[in-house]
Amino acid sequence: MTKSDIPDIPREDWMTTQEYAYYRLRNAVMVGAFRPGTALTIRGLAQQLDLSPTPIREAVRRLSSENAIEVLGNRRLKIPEMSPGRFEELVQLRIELEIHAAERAFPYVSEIIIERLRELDDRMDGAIAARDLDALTRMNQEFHKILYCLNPYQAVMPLIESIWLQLGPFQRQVIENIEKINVVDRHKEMLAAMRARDMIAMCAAIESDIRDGSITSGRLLLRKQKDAFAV
Amino acid sequence: MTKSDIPDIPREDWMTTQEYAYYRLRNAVMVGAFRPGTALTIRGLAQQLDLSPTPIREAVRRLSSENAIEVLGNRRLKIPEMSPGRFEELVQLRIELEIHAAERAFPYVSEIIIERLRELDDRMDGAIAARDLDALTRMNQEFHKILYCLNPYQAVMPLIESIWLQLGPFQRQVIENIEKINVVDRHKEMLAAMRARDMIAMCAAIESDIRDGSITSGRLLLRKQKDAFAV
DNA sequence: TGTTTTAAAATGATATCACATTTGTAGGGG
DNA sequence: CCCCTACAAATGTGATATCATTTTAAAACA
Repeated sequence: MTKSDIPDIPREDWMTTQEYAYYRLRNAVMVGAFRPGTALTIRGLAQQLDLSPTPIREAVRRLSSENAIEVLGNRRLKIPEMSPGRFEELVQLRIELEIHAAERAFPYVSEIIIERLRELDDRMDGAIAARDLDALTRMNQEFHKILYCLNPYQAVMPLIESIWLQLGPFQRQVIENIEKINVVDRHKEMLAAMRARDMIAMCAAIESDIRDGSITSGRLLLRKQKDAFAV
Repeated sequence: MTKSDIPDIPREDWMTTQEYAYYRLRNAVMVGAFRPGTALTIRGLAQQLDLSPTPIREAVRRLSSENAIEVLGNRRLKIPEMSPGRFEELVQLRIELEIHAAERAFPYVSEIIIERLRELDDRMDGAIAARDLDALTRMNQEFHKILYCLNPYQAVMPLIESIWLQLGPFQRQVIENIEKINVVDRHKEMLAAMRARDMIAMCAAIESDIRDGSITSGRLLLRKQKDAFAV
């Protein structure tokens, strides 16, 4: 077992205890603080977060409804395992949903937004240099989220975040096993396409972004794990 | 206020109280037992279901994470309102997600499955004759679900069900305002396409099924409500 | 009559406790 | 050495009580 600590997040004053627990656990899953297959207990989490079990229970239930945490038949909790079939399905869904979201957001893209995204992308370069994977993951997701949420009639973002949650624990392993991070190039492609008002190119860049970050390296890791298991 | 009673569902012995509350409330939302905009209270639901507030709270939290129930800033709960923009977005998502699911399920379609679906479709004819809208809604969803869940690597079904939950309260109003129900024809088209091993035709029938049941009548109702409000 | 103030009721949030189930472990038997 | 049983610890579940906040209603005032 490597790092098992749950990353802290700022607790805004409007948050109830349950919401704080929810967002903190959610962030932990997103950035891959829990390895796939990790067993969780309500009391254990309550102790780690220094809260009573009640709000933890509610937070965990929410995450289980978003398929971020699996509830087993004996009512124990665990982070779902990843399999090649599930991985392919999740990545394919990510692509379809994010392209859908991007198409619907495209008419709302403005110069101001492009500039905001460019600044965020610059900060991501800093996170890469510092090898701060948590911050990189968060900023990468924020980058996509800012774009998708431009569309005011929003129903797809929660679905995308559910997929992100399910990919998070595995994605972390993928990132840790990869030396070169090439997400940012695709982000710059996206920005260039936005400036050129070229929706097709923007969506193509998004698809490449997701594929590059997931498929190739993910498939490799799954194959490696399988081989290791076979030996 | 018309019917506000929460439809009963059988409580399986493996269910915890929280799960029973969750499935019962979820079913109520799905079949449109709550009108859009309905205010809910934890204690009120607890009283209606004859349970203590704790499991109700957990069930409600799960449903809020699935966007079936809205949590307002003052922590009160309500069934989300429907707007033309949100409606179009939800229906478009339904189409994309269900076509995705159907494509991935298609290789697993067998004669036995087709026969099972045909039987279910026959029972839906009975529900239409009896004008049992709750049963019709449930069976219609089960029809689609059986198909989509043929694919063992399943990640899309929870997303589809989240969309169903969000359309449920409004869809009920649509159905109530429609005299002729033509869902079943499309189901028979789907079955015919499956027998002919024609995936394209099957997906086309699904898209028509969703569009027929939603877009036309839904748009009409929203326009009617808007006009009524304007007057 | 309409608006503001104030008190009471209702509601949400959460800690705690009691109970049932499950897990882990030590001891005994094969 | 392996498997089964028994007991203890840990865990999930759900009811209840308490507190803070919000809503509702009434009363007071302009």
